[in-house]
Amino acid sequence: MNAEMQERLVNSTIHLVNDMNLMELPQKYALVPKQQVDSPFGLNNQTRRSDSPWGGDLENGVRTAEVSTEHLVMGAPRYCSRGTHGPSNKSKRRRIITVVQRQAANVRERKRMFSLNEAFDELRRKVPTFAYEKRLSRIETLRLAIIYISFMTDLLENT
DNA sequence: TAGGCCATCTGGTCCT
DNA sequence: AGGACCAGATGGCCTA
Repeated sequence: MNAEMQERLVNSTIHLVNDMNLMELPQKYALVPKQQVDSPFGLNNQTRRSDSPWGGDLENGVRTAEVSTEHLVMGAPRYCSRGTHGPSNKSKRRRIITVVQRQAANVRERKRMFSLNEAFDELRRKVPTFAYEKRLSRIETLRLAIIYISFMTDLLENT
């Protein structure tokens, strides 16, 4: 890619980012710079409940109780989400898991979300954000990436 | 204070 | 059977 091409790309990208608030996205989804949102694990000021990604759990629970909504008191009060009125009514036996298994599942879920956030961070670094002082939220990142990819595609096709 | 964003927990579903 | 994935619910933090 020669210098002229690079300059054109950069200029176009800057325009893309500057125009983000004015184009395409529905008004309610406009990418207005918002408050600084934290990175999941301490990149920013907003520290979350747990300092480490998945620390402080799986505490060798010896209890083996049936995990059925009302039990397993930990954290926020629980609800009965999709138990009896789920999408498909295939009538199946409830899967009984122990407290230890539930905690292990929680740890896995936190790890999964952590890797998801890592991917978001990586995507943020790939997407031009010159006009932003604030960190992009996840939805902003996705929308900007979509627009950016479309833009680059057009650029390639028209050169 | 309301709204946005996020982390976490949780149960259901799918897949191996 | 168990792990991955998903979506709903909840509460905390932050900003306008």
